[in-house]
Amino acid sequence: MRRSKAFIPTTKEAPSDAVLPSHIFLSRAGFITQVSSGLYNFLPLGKRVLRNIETIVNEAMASIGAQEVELSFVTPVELWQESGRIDKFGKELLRFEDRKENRFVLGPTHEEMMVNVVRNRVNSYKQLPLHLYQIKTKFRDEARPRFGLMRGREFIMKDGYSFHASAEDLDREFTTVERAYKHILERLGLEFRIVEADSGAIGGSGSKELMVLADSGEDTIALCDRCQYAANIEAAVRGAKQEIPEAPEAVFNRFKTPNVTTIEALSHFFKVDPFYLVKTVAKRAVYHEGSKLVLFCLRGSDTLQEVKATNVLNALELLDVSEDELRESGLVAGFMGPLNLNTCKIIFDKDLKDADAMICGANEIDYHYVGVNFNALKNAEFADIAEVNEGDTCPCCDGTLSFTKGIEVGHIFKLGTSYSKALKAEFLNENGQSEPFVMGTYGLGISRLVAAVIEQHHDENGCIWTPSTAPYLINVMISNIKDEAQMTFAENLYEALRQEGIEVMLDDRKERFGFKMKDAELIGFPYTVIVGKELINGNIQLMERATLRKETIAAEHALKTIIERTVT
RNA sequence: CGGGGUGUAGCUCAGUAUGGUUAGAGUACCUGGUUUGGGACCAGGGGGUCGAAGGUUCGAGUCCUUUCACCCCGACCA
Repeated sequence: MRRSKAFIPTTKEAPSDAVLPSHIFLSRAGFITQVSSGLYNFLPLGKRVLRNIETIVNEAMASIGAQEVELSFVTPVELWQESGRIDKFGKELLRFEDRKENRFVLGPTHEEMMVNVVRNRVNSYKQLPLHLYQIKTKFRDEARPRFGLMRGREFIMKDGYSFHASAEDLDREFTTVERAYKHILERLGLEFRIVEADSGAIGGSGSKELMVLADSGEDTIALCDRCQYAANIEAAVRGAKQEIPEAPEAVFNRFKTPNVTTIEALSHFFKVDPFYLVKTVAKRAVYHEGSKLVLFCLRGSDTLQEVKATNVLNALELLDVSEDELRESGLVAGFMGPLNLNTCKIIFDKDLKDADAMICGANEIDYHYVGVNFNALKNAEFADIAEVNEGDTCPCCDGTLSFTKGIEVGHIFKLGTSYSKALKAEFLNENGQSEPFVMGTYGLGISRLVAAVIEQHHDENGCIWTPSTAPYLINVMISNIKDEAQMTFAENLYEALRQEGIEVMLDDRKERFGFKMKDAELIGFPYTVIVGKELINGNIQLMERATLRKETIAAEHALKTIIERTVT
């Protein structure tokens, strides 16, 4: 492509609302333009990057025998009613009617549609397993789209769905897909981790997320420094604490604690490690049928992990509770505790089982109990509701957990039979009996990957594309187009590289050296060949974008040397 | 959905407090000239219903009312 004819509207200044490097540079370098909140156009360069990623994904899917389809973007609302997800998705579903007043939603994901395609067409265990996927625009009317391509309302996702006759076969496919996804991210040149993820209230026997490591990531992941354990903080668990602080004196007593309402203040007041304090958190658990107040008790050194807590209750969500609401339930903010209370449900963190010498609120202004243990409590419910802390012990070995930030670019999920049951999608097994399909679902955010590559690969000058994602591998830059020798040499080199099947851009614009270099760095071609004043001495230069290093190479061996340096 | 902010040229923004020349700058774009190794310079030029609607006024980018959009923090996010 000739730069003089290419539609690449680069700008010196970023849109004022762009915050993340990927948003700033993809906008400035002319890859994308914003249409509306969470809606973006892909311009030629952006489209080429998308295509590169899609090609890699398609190859990986083909290698594991998944077949590509393309399902309708517009989906009948009935399917969503049938699966029950119309409520779960709520306002994220963009709903509308056609001229005949039939109701539709724009597909936010395609489990329902895919089950609908397969049911009644696949009837026998002999036709299983089956793995179908597509790469397609999705629409979710996010409450707050942000960060450019990172969290759009309209986005491009690769979504795959597998159908099996048994859970064992699903396990096999799940592992196969995990390996294929790993291969995809490696080819894209990304540093990532595959982590244990929250499986949510949807059930199923497990899910994993693919996290591209980047400081701007919205997810926190816990990593072990010894073994391979890695988990989203929503799902992370930990081993037993190794160094237990010294316990306070443990005689049960009611103690006056005037105005001492926080863990920090209590710790100071009693000169006791927060490990021996009970943190009591009140939440309103919301269900389809209504809501109720729930108290969560944890060690003062821990915090409530709301996703875990929601799952324990099988609730839709947890809401904060106002002090007025607490008072109505006989609770006193700052002095809440699990003893002598029968107005609401209480969940204890599992670490409080057998805990002794604890201090907790007395449900009475200015009083706490000391020397408490909960073994005597009848019907006390224990569950894992605490968020792991940095420095906690790994659940798999003696290692220590540390945190890092990640961008969730993929989520693979063992669905089991929840959808096939809801949508009555069944096959006949070897004994001629009907069974629901055992399903898996595998998502990969294609447009989010575009942003993730830049989040991980950029500098203050702009994008640094990895070779497999770059819109063009090589940029041949003519320093001065009025110099005929430069012009002729560059034209010939451009043609020769094209003949070699290399994606190459020829910067033949009537601009000065500095302007074209800045532009090339902003766009982020992995390599720029500089045809300039050195040509008179028989030399040209090859600049590597990642390092900005320039290597002088002999013009007469230009093609051969460039191919050696750039094509791996 | 709660809290805050912003809408003026393709882009980044002045101007609005205290209403009053023909609404500005930089950048980008067009023409001509000079320049050619790190976002050059000179001269000329095109480009605006000042987010929208209504109101107050002799006069509104500026004041009032309504409304829409976008952004940020939070809630939410299979």
